[in-house]
Amino acid sequence: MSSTQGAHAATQGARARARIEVTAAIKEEARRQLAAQGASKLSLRAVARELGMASSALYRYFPSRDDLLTALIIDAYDSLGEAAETAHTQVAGAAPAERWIAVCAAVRDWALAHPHEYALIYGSPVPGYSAPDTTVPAASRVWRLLIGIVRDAHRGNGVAQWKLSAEVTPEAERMAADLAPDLPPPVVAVLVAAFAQLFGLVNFEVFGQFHRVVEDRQAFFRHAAARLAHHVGLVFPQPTGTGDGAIKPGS
Amino acid sequence: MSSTQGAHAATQGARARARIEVTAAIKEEARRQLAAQGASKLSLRAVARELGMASSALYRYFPSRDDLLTALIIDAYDSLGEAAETAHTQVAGAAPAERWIAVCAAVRDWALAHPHEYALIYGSPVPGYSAPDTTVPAASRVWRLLIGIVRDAHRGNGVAQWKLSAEVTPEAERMAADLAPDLPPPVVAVLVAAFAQLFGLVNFEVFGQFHRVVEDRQAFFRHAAARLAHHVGLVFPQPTGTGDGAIKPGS
DNA sequence: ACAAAATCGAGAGCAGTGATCTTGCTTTGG
DNA sequence: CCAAAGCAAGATCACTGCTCTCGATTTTGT
Repeated sequence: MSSTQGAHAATQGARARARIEVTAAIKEEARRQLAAQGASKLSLRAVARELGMASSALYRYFPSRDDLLTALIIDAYDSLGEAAETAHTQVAGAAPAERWIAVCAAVRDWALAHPHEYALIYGSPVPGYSAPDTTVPAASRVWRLLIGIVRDAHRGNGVAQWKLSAEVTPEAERMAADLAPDLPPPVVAVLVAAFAQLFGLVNFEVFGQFHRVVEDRQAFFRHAAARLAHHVGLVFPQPTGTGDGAIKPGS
Repeated sequence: MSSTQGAHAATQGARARARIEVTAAIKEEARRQLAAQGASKLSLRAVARELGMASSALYRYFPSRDDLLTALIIDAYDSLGEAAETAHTQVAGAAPAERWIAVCAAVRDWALAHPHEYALIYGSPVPGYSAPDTTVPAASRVWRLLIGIVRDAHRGNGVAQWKLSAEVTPEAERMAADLAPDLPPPVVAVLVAAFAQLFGLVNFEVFGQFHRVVEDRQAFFRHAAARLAHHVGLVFPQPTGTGDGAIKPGS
Protein backbone atom coordinates (compact mmCIF):
# COMPACT_ATOMS: atom_id res chain seq x y z
CA MET A 1 0.00 0.00 0.00
CA SER A 2 2.41 2.61 1.14
CA SER A 3 5.58 3.54 -0.62
CA THR A 4 7.74 2.58 2.31
CA GLN A 5 8.06 -0.96 1.03
CA GLY A 6 11.70 -0.37 0.27
CA ALA A 7 14.51 -2.86 0.28
CA HIS A 8 15.47 -2.41 3.90
CA ALA A 9 12.09 -3.30 5.30
CA ALA A 10 12.98 -6.95 5.33
CA THR A 11 13.23 -7.10 9.09
CA GLN A 12 10.41 -9.46 9.93
CA GLY A 13 7.16 -9.54 8.06
CA ALA A 14 5.29 -6.49 6.95
CA ARG A 15 2.82 -7.17 9.74
CA ALA A 16 5.38 -6.54 12.44
CA ARG A 17 6.33 -3.32 10.77
CA ALA A 18 2.73 -2.19 10.65
CA ARG A 19 2.43 -3.03 14.29
CA ILE A 20 5.12 -0.68 15.44
CA GLU A 21 3.75 1.96 13.14
CA VAL A 22 0.28 1.68 14.59
CA THR A 23 1.74 1.57 18.09
CA ALA A 24 3.61 4.77 17.39
CA ALA A 25 0.51 6.40 15.95
CA ILE A 26 -1.46 5.50 19.05
CA LYS A 27 1.18 6.90 21.33
CA GLU A 28 1.42 10.02 19.23
CA GLU A 29 -2.30 10.69 19.36
CA ALA A 30 -2.39 9.82 23.04
CA ARG A 31 0.43 12.24 23.67
CA ARG A 32 -1.50 14.92 21.84
CA GLN A 33 -4.56 14.39 23.99
CA LEU A 34 -2.36 14.26 27.05
CA ALA A 35 -0.81 17.59 26.25
CA ALA A 36 -4.19 19.07 25.42
CA GLN A 37 -6.32 17.95 28.34
CA GLY A 38 -4.16 16.16 30.84
CA ALA A 39 -3.83 12.57 31.87
CA SER A 40 -7.18 12.22 33.57
CA LYS A 41 -9.03 13.07 30.36
CA LEU A 42 -7.02 10.74 28.19
CA SER A 43 -9.61 8.49 26.61
CA LEU A 44 -8.88 5.26 24.80
CA ARG A 45 -12.02 5.63 22.77
CA ALA A 46 -11.16 9.16 21.76
CA VAL A 47 -7.74 8.02 20.62
CA ALA A 48 -9.27 5.23 18.59
CA ARG A 49 -11.89 7.57 17.18
CA GLU A 50 -9.25 10.03 16.08
CA LEU A 51 -7.29 7.25 14.46
CA GLY A 52 -10.33 5.90 12.66
CA MET A 53 -10.27 2.51 14.29
CA ALA A 54 -12.55 0.66 16.64
CA SER A 55 -11.85 1.15 20.31
CA SER A 56 -11.55 -2.57 20.84
CA ALA A 57 -8.74 -2.76 18.30
CA LEU A 58 -6.61 -0.63 20.57
CA TYR A 59 -6.43 -3.41 23.10
CA ARG A 60 -4.34 -5.42 20.67
CA TYR A 61 -1.59 -2.88 21.25
CA PHE A 62 -2.08 -1.86 24.86
CA PRO A 63 -3.72 -4.29 27.26
CA SER A 64 -5.22 -1.47 29.26
CA ARG A 65 -5.34 2.27 29.63
CA ASP A 66 -2.76 2.12 32.37
CA ASP A 67 -0.35 0.34 30.08
CA LEU A 68 -0.71 3.11 27.56
CA LEU A 69 0.01 5.58 30.31
CA THR A 70 3.12 3.77 31.48
CA ALA A 71 4.35 3.75 27.90
CA LEU A 72 3.85 7.50 27.83
CA ILE A 73 5.60 7.78 31.17
CA ILE A 74 8.67 6.01 29.88
CA ASP A 75 8.67 8.23 26.81
CA ALA A 76 8.39 11.29 29.02
CA TYR A 77 11.32 10.20 31.15
CA ASP A 78 13.34 9.64 28.02
CA SER A 79 12.31 12.95 26.55
CA LEU A 80 13.29 14.77 29.70
CA GLY A 81 16.52 12.82 29.97
CA GLU A 82 17.42 13.60 26.40
CA ALA A 83 16.69 17.28 26.84
CA ALA A 84 18.88 17.38 29.90
CA GLU A 85 21.68 15.49 28.21
CA THR A 86 21.55 17.73 25.18
CA ALA A 87 21.78 20.80 27.35
CA HIS A 88 24.66 19.23 29.19
CA THR A 89 26.72 18.41 26.15
CA GLN A 90 26.26 21.95 24.92
CA VAL A 91 28.16 23.25 27.93
CA ALA A 92 30.49 20.31 28.21
CA GLY A 93 33.51 22.51 28.58
CA ALA A 94 32.20 24.74 31.31
CA ALA A 95 32.84 24.50 35.01
CA PRO A 96 30.82 21.89 36.91
CA ALA A 97 28.75 24.53 38.63
CA GLU A 98 27.78 26.01 35.29
CA ARG A 99 26.94 22.61 33.95
CA TRP A 100 24.82 21.88 37.00
CA ILE A 101 22.84 25.02 36.45
CA ALA A 102 22.47 24.28 32.75
CA VAL A 103 21.02 20.86 33.46
CA CYS A 104 18.67 22.25 36.09
CA ALA A 105 17.50 24.92 33.69
CA ALA A 106 16.96 22.30 31.01
CA VAL A 107 14.80 20.27 33.35
CA ARG A 108 12.78 23.35 34.17
CA ASP A 109 12.41 24.34 30.54
CA TRP A 110 11.27 20.90 29.54
CA ALA A 111 8.80 20.78 32.39
CA LEU A 112 7.32 24.14 31.44
CA ALA A 113 7.11 23.10 27.81
CA HIS A 114 5.45 19.76 28.61
CA PRO A 115 3.53 20.34 31.82
CA HIS A 116 1.21 17.37 31.50
CA GLU A 117 3.95 14.94 30.66
CA TYR A 118 5.92 16.37 33.54
CA ALA A 119 2.94 15.88 35.82
CA LEU A 120 2.85 12.30 34.65
CA ILE A 121 6.32 11.55 35.93
CA TYR A 122 6.96 13.97 38.78
CA GLY A 123 3.45 14.85 39.85
CA SER A 124 1.27 12.46 41.74
CA PRO A 125 1.00 9.05 40.13
CA VAL A 126 -2.22 9.11 38.17
CA PRO A 127 -4.35 6.21 39.33
CA GLY A 128 -2.74 5.64 42.66
CA TYR A 129 -0.07 3.11 42.04
CA SER A 130 3.56 3.69 41.28
CA ALA A 131 5.00 2.96 37.89
CA PRO A 132 6.48 -0.47 37.33
CA ASP A 133 10.22 -1.08 37.34
CA THR A 134 10.43 -0.76 33.58
CA THR A 135 10.50 2.98 34.03
CA VAL A 136 13.59 2.92 36.23
CA PRO A 137 16.29 3.05 33.53
CA ALA A 138 14.64 5.95 31.72
CA ALA A 139 14.04 7.72 34.99
CA SER A 140 17.65 7.54 36.09
CA ARG A 141 19.09 9.48 33.19
CA VAL A 142 18.87 12.81 34.95
CA TRP A 143 20.18 11.18 38.09
CA ARG A 144 23.26 9.94 36.26
CA LEU A 145 23.80 13.32 34.71
CA LEU A 146 23.88 15.26 37.95
CA ILE A 147 25.91 12.60 39.73
CA GLY A 148 28.38 12.70 36.88
CA ILE A 149 28.78 16.44 37.19
CA VAL A 150 29.54 16.21 40.87
CA ARG A 151 31.90 13.34 40.21
CA ASP A 152 33.76 15.35 37.61
CA ALA A 153 34.01 18.21 40.04
CA HIS A 154 35.28 15.87 42.67
CA ARG A 155 37.94 14.43 40.42
CA GLY A 156 38.99 17.68 38.86
CA ASN A 157 39.56 20.84 40.72
CA GLY A 158 36.21 22.44 40.10
CA VAL A 159 35.45 20.50 43.20
CA ALA A 160 34.00 21.79 46.36
CA GLN A 161 35.89 22.20 49.47
CA TRP A 162 33.88 20.02 51.75
CA LYS A 163 35.42 20.59 55.08
CA LEU A 164 32.82 18.28 56.39
CA SER A 165 32.42 18.05 60.02
CA ALA A 166 29.20 16.52 58.71
CA GLU A 167 28.90 13.12 60.26
CA VAL A 168 29.11 10.13 57.97
CA THR A 169 25.85 8.45 58.76
CA PRO A 170 25.31 4.80 57.88
CA GLU A 171 22.47 5.83 55.59
CA ALA A 172 24.78 8.15 53.69
CA GLU A 173 27.25 5.33 53.30
CA ARG A 174 24.50 3.10 51.98
CA MET A 175 23.42 5.63 49.38
CA ALA A 176 27.00 6.33 48.37
CA ALA A 177 27.68 2.64 47.89
CA ASP A 178 24.63 2.35 45.67
CA LEU A 179 24.88 5.52 43.65
CA ALA A 180 28.46 6.74 43.58
CA PRO A 181 30.99 4.70 45.54
CA ASP A 182 33.76 7.08 44.52
CA LEU A 183 32.17 10.08 46.19
CA PRO A 184 32.24 10.93 49.89
CA PRO A 185 29.04 9.72 51.53
CA PRO A 186 28.02 13.14 52.84
CA VAL A 187 28.25 14.57 49.35
CA VAL A 188 26.00 11.83 48.03
CA ALA A 189 23.47 12.46 50.78
CA VAL A 190 23.35 16.14 50.00
CA LEU A 191 23.17 15.37 46.30
CA VAL A 192 20.14 13.14 46.70
CA ALA A 193 18.41 15.79 48.75
CA ALA A 194 19.32 18.44 46.20
CA PHE A 195 17.81 16.30 43.49
CA ALA A 196 14.49 16.15 45.27
CA GLN A 197 14.67 19.83 46.07
CA LEU A 198 15.30 20.69 42.45
CA PHE A 199 12.08 18.97 41.48
CA GLY A 200 10.35 20.70 44.34
CA LEU A 201 11.19 24.01 42.73
CA VAL A 202 10.04 22.82 39.33
CA ASN A 203 6.87 21.35 40.81
CA PHE A 204 5.88 24.59 42.46
CA GLU A 205 6.40 26.49 39.26
CA VAL A 206 4.69 24.06 36.90
CA PHE A 207 1.74 23.46 39.21
CA GLY A 208 1.13 27.13 39.83
CA GLN A 209 2.10 27.25 43.48
CA PHE A 210 4.23 30.30 42.79
CA HIS A 211 1.25 32.20 41.45
CA ARG A 212 1.24 35.69 42.86
CA VAL A 213 4.31 34.84 44.89
CA VAL A 214 7.18 34.71 42.46
CA GLU A 215 7.03 36.82 39.36
CA ASP A 216 10.40 36.64 37.67
CA ARG A 217 10.52 32.88 37.92
CA GLN A 218 13.34 32.48 35.44
CA ALA A 219 15.70 34.54 37.57
CA PHE A 220 14.39 33.05 40.77
CA PHE A 221 14.99 29.53 39.56
CA ARG A 222 18.47 30.35 38.36
CA HIS A 223 19.38 31.70 41.76
CA ALA A 224 17.91 28.70 43.52
CA ALA A 225 19.70 26.30 41.19
CA ALA A 226 22.95 28.14 41.82
CA ARG A 227 22.45 27.81 45.55
CA LEU A 228 21.74 24.13 45.06
CA ALA A 229 24.98 23.78 43.13
CA HIS A 230 26.82 25.55 45.87
CA HIS A 231 25.10 23.31 48.34
CA VAL A 232 26.36 20.10 46.78
CA GLY A 233 29.82 21.59 46.86
CA LEU A 234 30.27 22.99 43.38
CA VAL A 235 32.10 26.27 43.32
CA PHE A 236 31.98 28.96 40.70
CA PRO A 237 35.08 30.17 38.99
CA GLN A 238 35.23 33.64 40.44
CA PRO A 239 36.79 36.42 38.39
CA THR A 240 37.95 38.09 41.58
CA GLY A 241 37.44 37.29 45.21
CA THR A 242 37.75 34.35 47.53
CA GLY A 243 36.63 31.64 45.18
CA ASP A 244 33.47 31.14 47.18
CA GLY A 245 29.94 31.42 45.84
CA ALA A 246 27.96 34.59 45.90
CA ILE A 247 25.95 33.51 48.90
CA LYS A 248 27.72 32.62 52.05
CA PRO A 249 25.60 31.35 54.89
CA GLY A 250 27.10 30.53 58.24
CA SER A 251 29.75 32.40 60.12
CA MET B 1 -33.59 11.89 64.35
CA SER B 2 -30.24 11.92 66.02
CA SER B 3 -29.73 12.75 69.67
CA THR B 4 -27.93 15.96 68.83
CA GLN B 5 -31.20 17.86 68.76
CA GLY B 6 -30.26 19.70 71.93
CA ALA B 7 -31.40 23.08 73.08
CA HIS B 8 -28.74 24.97 71.18
CA ALA B 9 -29.89 23.81 67.79
CA ALA B 10 -32.13 26.81 67.41
CA THR B 11 -29.87 28.47 64.86
CA GLN B 12 -32.02 28.47 61.77
CA GLY B 13 -34.55 25.84 60.96
CA ALA B 14 -33.96 22.17 61.23
CA ARG B 15 -33.63 22.03 57.48
CA ALA B 16 -30.50 24.14 57.44
CA ARG B 17 -29.06 21.99 60.16
CA ALA B 18 -29.78 18.85 58.18
CA ARG B 19 -28.08 20.43 55.22
CA ILE B 20 -24.76 20.95 56.90
CA GLU B 21 -25.02 17.49 58.40
CA VAL B 22 -25.58 15.90 55.02
CA THR B 23 -22.82 18.03 53.54
CA ALA B 24 -20.47 16.84 56.24
CA ALA B 25 -21.51 13.25 55.70
CA ILE B 26 -20.84 13.55 51.99
CA LYS B 27 -17.43 15.01 52.56
CA GLU B 28 -16.67 12.37 55.15
CA GLU B 29 -17.57 9.52 52.84
CA ALA B 30 -15.76 11.20 49.97
CA ARG B 31 -12.68 11.56 52.13
CA ARG B 32 -12.88 7.89 52.97
CA GLN B 33 -12.99 6.91 49.32
CA LEU B 34 -10.24 9.38 48.59
CA ALA B 35 -8.00 7.86 51.22
CA ALA B 36 -8.86 4.37 50.06
CA GLN B 37 -8.49 4.63 46.31
CA GLY B 38 -7.19 8.03 45.39
CA ALA B 39 -8.76 11.04 43.77
CA SER B 40 -9.17 9.56 40.31
CA LYS B 41 -11.43 6.81 41.64
CA LEU B 42 -13.58 9.11 43.70
CA SER B 43 -17.07 8.51 42.38
CA LEU B 44 -20.09 10.66 43.12
CA ARG B 45 -22.36 7.72 42.57
CA ALA B 46 -20.40 5.53 44.93
CA VAL B 47 -20.57 8.19 47.60
CA ALA B 48 -24.32 8.51 47.11
CA ARG B 49 -24.69 4.74 47.12
CA GLU B 50 -22.80 4.40 50.35
CA LEU B 51 -24.92 7.12 51.89
CA GLY B 52 -28.13 5.50 50.70
CA MET B 53 -29.24 8.38 48.55
CA ALA B 54 -29.76 8.88 44.87
CA SER B 55 -26.78 10.17 42.94
CA SER B 56 -28.76 13.09 41.64
CA ALA B 57 -29.48 14.26 45.17
CA LEU B 58 -25.80 14.88 45.68
CA TYR B 59 -25.90 17.71 43.19
CA ARG B 60 -28.00 19.72 45.65
CA TYR B 61 -24.89 19.93 47.82
CA PHE B 62 -22.07 20.03 45.31
CA PRO B 63 -22.72 21.36 41.82
CA SER B 64 -20.15 19.04 40.32
CA ARG B 65 -17.53 16.49 41.13
CA ASP B 66 -14.83 19.11 40.87
CA ASP B 67 -16.58 21.23 43.47
CA LEU B 68 -16.54 18.30 45.85
CA LEU B 69 -12.86 17.90 45.17
CA THR B 70 -12.07 21.53 45.82
CA ALA B 71 -13.95 21.27 49.10
CA LEU B 72 -11.75 18.34 49.99
CA ILE B 73 -8.71 20.31 48.88
CA ILE B 74 -9.52 23.13 51.25
CA ASP B 75 -10.07 20.67 54.06
CA ALA B 76 -6.76 19.04 53.27
CA TYR B 77 -4.95 22.36 53.37
CA ASP B 78 -6.58 23.10 56.69
CA SER B 79 -5.77 19.68 58.05
CA LEU B 80 -2.15 20.03 57.08
CA GLY B 81 -1.99 23.56 58.40
CA GLU B 82 -3.49 22.53 61.69
CA ALA B 83 -1.09 19.62 62.04
CA ALA B 84 1.83 21.92 61.39
CA GLU B 85 0.55 24.54 63.82
CA THR B 86 -0.02 21.96 66.52
CA ALA B 87 3.48 20.65 66.12
CA HIS B 88 4.77 24.18 66.26
CA THR B 89 3.04 25.14 69.47
CA GLN B 90 4.36 22.01 71.11
CA VAL B 91 7.90 23.27 70.67
CA ALA B 92 7.07 26.92 71.11
CA GLY B 93 9.90 27.50 73.52
CA ALA B 94 12.63 25.93 71.45
CA ALA B 95 15.14 27.64 69.22
CA PRO B 96 13.92 28.73 65.78
CA ALA B 97 15.97 26.08 64.07
CA GLU B 98 14.39 23.39 66.19
CA ARG B 99 10.96 24.77 65.50
CA TRP B 100 11.68 24.85 61.81
CA ILE B 101 12.60 21.20 61.85
CA ALA B 102 9.56 20.34 63.92
CA VAL B 103 7.24 22.00 61.42
CA CYS B 104 8.97 20.33 58.50
CA ALA B 105 8.68 16.96 60.20
CA ALA B 106 5.02 17.59 60.90
CA VAL B 107 4.41 18.33 57.24
CA ARG B 108 6.17 15.13 56.30
CA ASP B 109 4.30 13.07 58.87
CA TRP B 110 0.97 14.42 57.76
CA ALA B 111 1.81 13.76 54.13
CA LEU B 112 2.80 10.19 54.85
CA ALA B 113 -0.33 9.65 56.90
CA HIS B 114 -2.63 11.13 54.24
CA PRO B 115 -0.87 10.48 50.95
CA HIS B 116 -3.91 10.89 48.74
CA GLU B 117 -4.99 14.12 50.35
CA TYR B 118 -1.42 15.30 50.09
CA ALA B 119 -1.38 14.39 46.42
CA LEU B 120 -4.52 16.45 46.05
CA ILE B 121 -2.85 19.63 47.21
CA TYR B 122 0.84 19.25 46.40
CA GLY B 123 0.78 16.68 43.64
CA SER B 124 -0.37 17.50 40.17
CA PRO B 125 -3.77 19.18 40.10
CA VAL B 126 -6.24 16.43 39.39
CA PRO B 127 -8.22 17.42 36.32
CA GLY B 128 -5.75 19.82 34.85
CA TYR B 129 -6.67 23.16 36.21
CA SER B 130 -5.48 24.84 39.36
CA ALA B 131 -7.72 25.25 42.34
CA PRO B 132 -9.71 28.47 42.63
CA ASP B 133 -8.66 31.32 44.89
CA THR B 134 -10.85 30.08 47.71
CA THR B 135 -8.07 27.70 48.63
CA VAL B 136 -5.53 30.45 49.13
CA PRO B 137 -6.17 31.28 52.79
CA ALA B 138 -6.08 27.64 53.87
CA ALA B 139 -3.02 27.04 51.77
CA SER B 140 -1.02 29.85 53.31
CA ARG B 141 -1.10 28.54 56.85
CA VAL B 142 2.15 26.64 56.51
CA TRP B 143 3.64 29.61 54.71
CA ARG B 144 2.82 31.89 57.61
CA LEU B 145 4.22 29.40 60.06
CA LEU B 146 7.62 29.13 58.47
CA ILE B 147 7.83 32.83 57.76
CA GLY B 148 6.99 33.48 61.39
CA ILE B 149 9.77 31.25 62.59
CA VAL B 150 12.33 33.03 60.48
CA ARG B 151 10.92 36.35 61.59
CA ASP B 152 11.26 35.37 65.22
CA ALA B 153 14.79 34.29 64.60
CA HIS B 154 15.48 37.56 62.89
CA ARG B 155 14.08 39.59 65.75
CA GLY B 156 15.58 37.54 68.54
CA ASN B 157 19.07 36.27 68.64
CA GLY B 158 18.41 32.80 67.36
CA VAL B 159 18.91 34.62 64.12
CA ALA B 160 21.24 33.74 61.37
CA GLN B 161 24.30 35.62 60.59
CA TRP B 162 23.59 36.58 57.05
CA LYS B 163 26.73 38.22 55.97
CA LEU B 164 25.09 38.53 52.65
CA SER B 165 27.16 39.55 49.82
CA ALA B 166 24.09 38.13 48.11
CA GLU B 167 22.80 40.72 45.74
CA VAL B 168 19.43 42.22 46.52
CA THR B 169 17.60 41.50 43.31
CA PRO B 170 14.44 43.43 42.43
CA GLU B 171 12.51 40.16 42.48
CA ALA B 172 13.66 39.48 46.03
CA GLU B 173 12.52 42.93 47.03
CA ARG B 174 9.15 42.28 45.47
CA MET B 175 8.67 39.03 47.33
CA ALA B 176 9.84 40.55 50.58
CA ALA B 177 7.39 43.41 50.23
CA ASP B 178 4.57 40.96 49.68
CA LEU B 179 5.41 38.29 52.21
CA ALA B 180 7.54 39.76 54.98
CA PRO B 181 8.48 43.42 54.66
CA ASP B 182 10.39 43.26 57.90
CA LEU B 183 12.83 40.67 56.63
CA PRO B 184 15.83 41.26 54.39
CA PRO B 185 14.90 40.49 50.79
CA PRO B 186 17.59 37.86 50.27
CA VAL B 187 16.31 35.94 53.27
CA VAL B 188 12.81 35.98 51.86
CA ALA B 189 14.04 34.76 48.52
CA VAL B 190 15.88 31.87 50.09
CA LEU B 191 12.89 31.15 52.29
CA VAL B 192 10.54 30.87 49.35
CA ALA B 193 12.93 28.52 47.62
CA ALA B 194 13.34 26.50 50.79
CA PHE B 195 9.60 26.16 51.01
CA ALA B 196 9.40 24.65 47.55
CA GLN B 197 12.40 22.47 48.26
CA LEU B 198 10.83 21.17 51.43
CA PHE B 199 7.84 19.96 49.48
CA GLY B 200 10.17 18.51 46.89
CA LEU B 201 11.59 16.27 49.57
CA VAL B 202 8.15 15.30 50.80
CA ASN B 203 6.96 14.72 47.25
CA PHE B 204 9.76 12.33 46.47
CA GLU B 205 9.11 10.37 49.60
CA VAL B 206 5.33 10.22 49.35
CA PHE B 207 5.32 9.41 45.65
CA GLY B 208 7.88 6.66 45.96
CA GLN B 209 10.71 8.33 44.10
CA PHE B 210 13.06 7.40 46.92
CA HIS B 211 12.28 3.73 46.48
CA ARG B 212 15.47 1.72 46.58
CA VAL B 213 17.41 4.95 46.92
CA VAL B 214 16.84 6.16 50.44
CA GLU B 215 16.11 3.63 53.13
CA ASP B 216 16.19 5.43 56.44
CA ARG B 217 13.96 8.20 55.19
CA GLN B 218 13.16 9.53 58.63
CA ALA B 219 16.79 10.30 59.34
CA PHE B 220 17.42 11.47 55.81
CA PHE B 221 14.57 13.92 55.96
CA ARG B 222 15.66 15.25 59.32
CA HIS B 223 19.11 15.98 58.00
CA ALA B 224 17.75 17.63 54.90
CA ALA B 225 15.35 19.75 56.93
CA ALA B 226 18.21 20.78 59.20
CA ARG B 227 20.25 21.83 56.18
CA LEU B 228 17.26 23.77 54.93
CA ALA B 229 16.99 25.53 58.27
CA HIS B 230 20.65 26.34 58.13
CA HIS B 231 20.16 27.52 54.61
CA VAL B 232 17.53 30.08 55.52
CA GLY B 233 19.86 31.33 58.19
CA LEU B 234 18.69 29.60 61.32
CA VAL B 235 21.49 28.49 63.58
CA PHE B 236 21.47 25.75 66.14
CA PRO B 237 22.31 26.40 69.72
CA GLN B 238 25.56 24.53 69.88
CA PRO B 239 26.60 23.02 73.22
CA THR B 240 30.22 23.61 72.30
CA GLY B 241 31.89 24.98 69.23
CA THR B 242 31.64 27.95 66.94
CA GLY B 243 27.89 28.37 66.92
CA ASP B 244 27.69 27.25 63.34
CA GLY B 245 25.64 24.33 62.08
CA ALA B 246 26.93 20.85 61.69
CA ILE B 247 27.43 21.24 57.98
CA LYS B 248 29.62 23.96 56.72
CA PRO B 249 29.89 24.40 52.98
CA GLY B 250 32.07 27.02 51.45
CA SER B 251 35.60 27.96 52.29
C1' DA C 1 2.35 -24.96 -1.82
C1' DC C 2 -1.14 -25.81 1.37
C1' DA C 3 -3.19 -26.20 5.62
C1' DA C 4 -2.88 -24.90 10.55
C1' DA C 5 -2.11 -21.37 13.77
C1' DA C 6 -1.58 -16.97 15.24
C1' DT C 7 -2.87 -12.17 14.63
C1' DC C 8 -5.92 -8.52 13.69
C1' DG C 9 -10.12 -5.32 13.11
C1' DA C 10 -14.85 -4.50 13.90
C1' DG C 11 -19.12 -4.81 16.23
C1' DA C 12 -22.05 -5.75 20.09
C1' DG C 13 -22.49 -5.53 24.70
C1' DC C 14 -21.63 -4.92 29.95
C1' DA C 15 -20.98 -2.21 33.91
C1' DG C 16 -19.97 2.01 35.43
C1' DT C 17 -19.44 7.24 35.33
C1' DG C 18 -20.82 12.62 35.55
C1' DA C 19 -24.49 15.42 34.62
C1' DT C 20 -29.42 17.08 33.51
C1' DC C 21 -34.34 17.19 33.77
C1' DT C 22 -38.84 16.28 35.42
C1' DT C 23 -41.87 14.82 39.03
C1' DG C 24 -43.60 14.59 43.41
C1' DC C 25 -42.84 15.45 48.57
C1' DT C 26 -41.54 18.12 52.81
C1' DT C 27 -40.25 22.01 55.18
C1' DT C 28 -40.42 26.88 55.50
C1' DG C 29 -42.29 31.51 55.91
C1' DG C 30 -45.70 35.15 55.19
C1' DC D 1 -53.20 27.92 56.18
C1' DC D 2 -51.48 27.89 51.96
C1' DA D 3 -48.12 29.30 48.50
C1' DA D 4 -43.11 29.12 47.76
C1' DA D 5 -38.82 27.33 48.15
C1' DG D 6 -35.78 23.44 49.04
C1' DC D 7 -35.20 18.61 48.60
C1' DA D 8 -34.94 13.57 46.99
C1' DA D 9 -35.84 10.19 43.60
C1' DG D 10 -36.18 8.20 38.94
C1' DA D 11 -35.38 8.31 34.18
C1' DT D 12 -32.29 9.52 30.77
C1' DC D 13 -28.11 11.04 27.96
C1' DA D 14 -23.50 10.79 26.50
C1' DC D 15 -19.50 8.91 27.75
C1' DT D 16 -15.88 5.73 29.63
C1' DG D 17 -12.81 1.13 30.13
C1' DC D 18 -13.08 -3.36 29.00
C1' DT D 19 -14.56 -8.22 27.25
C1' DC D 20 -16.14 -11.36 23.93
C1' DT D 21 -17.18 -13.15 19.61
C1' DC D 22 -16.79 -13.45 14.74
C1' DG D 23 -14.99 -13.02 10.21
C1' DA D 24 -10.72 -11.74 7.51
C1' DT D 25 -5.89 -11.61 6.99
C1' DT D 26 -1.29 -12.91 7.72
C1' DT D 27 2.28 -15.81 9.28
C1' DT D 28 4.20 -20.17 9.93
C1' DG D 29 5.06 -25.35 9.94
C1' DT D 30 5.32 -29.25 7.15
